[in-house]
Amino acid sequence: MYVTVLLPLALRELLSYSVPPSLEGDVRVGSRVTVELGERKVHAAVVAEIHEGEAVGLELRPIASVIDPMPVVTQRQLALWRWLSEYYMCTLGEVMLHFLPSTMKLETMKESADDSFALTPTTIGSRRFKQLQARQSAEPVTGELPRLTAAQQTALDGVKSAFDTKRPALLYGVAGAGKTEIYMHLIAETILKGGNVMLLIPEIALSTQLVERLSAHFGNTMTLYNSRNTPAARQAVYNLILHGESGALVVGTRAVVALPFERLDLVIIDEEQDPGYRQSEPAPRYSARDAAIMLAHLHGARTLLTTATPSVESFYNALNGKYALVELKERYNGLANPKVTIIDKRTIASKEKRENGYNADTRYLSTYLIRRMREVIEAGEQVILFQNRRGYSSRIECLECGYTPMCPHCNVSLTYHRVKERLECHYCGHASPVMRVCPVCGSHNMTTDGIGTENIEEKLERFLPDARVVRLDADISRSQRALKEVLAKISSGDADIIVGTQMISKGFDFKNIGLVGVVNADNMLCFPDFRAAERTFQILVQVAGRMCRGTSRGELIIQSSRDIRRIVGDVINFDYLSMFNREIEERRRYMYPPFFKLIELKLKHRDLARLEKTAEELASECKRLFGTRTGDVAIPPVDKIRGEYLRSITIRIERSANLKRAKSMLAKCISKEQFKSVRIIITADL
DNA sequence: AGCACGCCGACT
DNA sequence: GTCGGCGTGCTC
Repeated sequence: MYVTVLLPLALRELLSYSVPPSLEGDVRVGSRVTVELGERKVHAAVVAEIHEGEAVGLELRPIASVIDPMPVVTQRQLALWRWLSEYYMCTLGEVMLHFLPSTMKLETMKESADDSFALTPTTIGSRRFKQLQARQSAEPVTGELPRLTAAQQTALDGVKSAFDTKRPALLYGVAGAGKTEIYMHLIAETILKGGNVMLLIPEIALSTQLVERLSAHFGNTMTLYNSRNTPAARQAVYNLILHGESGALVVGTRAVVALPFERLDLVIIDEEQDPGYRQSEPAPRYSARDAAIMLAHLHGARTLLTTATPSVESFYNALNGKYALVELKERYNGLANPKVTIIDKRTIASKEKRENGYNADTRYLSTYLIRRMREVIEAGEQVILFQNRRGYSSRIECLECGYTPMCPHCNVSLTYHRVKERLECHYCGHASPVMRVCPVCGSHNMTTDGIGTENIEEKLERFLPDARVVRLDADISRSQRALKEVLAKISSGDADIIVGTQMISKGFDFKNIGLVGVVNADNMLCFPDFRAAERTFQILVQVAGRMCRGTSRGELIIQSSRDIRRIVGDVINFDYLSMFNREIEERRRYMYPPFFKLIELKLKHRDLARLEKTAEELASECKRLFGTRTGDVAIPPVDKIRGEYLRSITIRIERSANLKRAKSMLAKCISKEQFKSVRIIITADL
């Protein structure tokens, strides 16, 4: 007997090991075994296949021991892993490495291997496991479910009849329409029948309100799974799902799709459009939303995707009948959409120059925005100022000679952080001190250009000295304590203005927002990505949604120095269909999803000449295989990161083509000898 | 992914 | 004369 096994390494193929007769009875598909690899390494490998008889033509090493008498990886998990590795063009080992709790992976030197054999899934995290298990079996869901409004009841019925047709349902409901209550009804129903539920959320820190409400109701049966869990806690959840019988609700971020579910009856994907579901680095470069849909498919589970602003792809699927569209339009307490005002900073700047004399600061905060902020704060309400860039300024610049300090490892200018008083690279983390004197021409005229959240905070001190300002961005939320402090200030009314990045557009339940100001809509719209317009619409609608839960109507002020009326016009009317119709035509015309699958090949090397030569060779090889579907070698906006130069080639595969075949042809092409010397990173579905 | 083997520059 | 740089290739 011999087995093929999965190793947590980026190996192209599965490896085979013989099974000593004494272990033959213990080996199962999905069990872990210990195997030696190379000189001194011992690994925990997962058995993928069992073969009777002898392997032909190859002298196999034997497996050293069997760790699990019962499988710890299920057939369906293996199926999902295989799909992930094939669809996203990475190795099975990379999938396993990423998804298996680290406590279940074993990589030790031979000398200490004996101790490591003791690492069975029930010894690690076993206290947590017992706690979870005790909690789960304590009592089933009791507890009164929230009453549904007529609109919610209609939507729930719509979702259920979609499920009857075996299609995923796309629940499209405006912010504040009350999707959570619908989740609760579906979850309770599933759990009571003994089925298991998976709820996928974009990010745990930003979904606190949803998680708290669900946990208040389903406390006994609910389990959280996310990347902030300790390895032992992850292991405990893994075991609970593996050995759990039924009636469990698992709420988690991306990696939750890799758990060993059985009887998975309902999969809910919250905020399906959220870009956080895409993992771009490291491999597997996958979409957790799409993986969850595939997982549901493998289980025959009912699938619900929800959103206030559907992704273009999902809405397209809903229109062509692949998904069933269920709309939940009515706002909870019948609130109207906010008023929207667009400030064109080009005309404002010249007007203010005439009237008030030139004021560098009104380039960033217009007098209208400042006046409205003052009024709203005086009326006892709060203001959100949205700026999609953290730090103080995007860069510093010498006014005399134009010198701008760049990152020595990346081709980007350094971002000025005033709080830390240093220059930072947002790509590689490089930090250097701030210079007062230009190192090129010796001038003392160093100035800042472009603004971030820190800078706005400072400008507000000048314009609205009495306002209490808090900042909410990645720099703040890195510390759990600082984040809590800020959120407490907001909810207790000890903050008048919240300055934040797109982080504020999610999850947080602000109660008293009367005004949302978008400091600069340009950089979102001009972001070099085919989803930029869609993303801008989503973010603007979401930030506007932060003030739809209070009592007043509210106002959204959008500042820009470009013609953004096309996009913003849709936001003014909160007109998703108009945005969708325009986008879908552009996608069709310029060959983007959902009409074409994009495969991006990113090439990396520190020798530019070598990189360019190889990139050209690869592009012409791809052109030979795929014809005009292959784009030219492109120079990315940031073309050097951490000392390595970058080039990219995009291949567009039309919907009607055989995608699987294209991918296997491409994989074969890339593995050719001539492309070995540069690193090629494949993103198989952008 | 590691980790070995294997050929070219600045040091005891 | 050696230590060590990372380029290349292999792991059942």
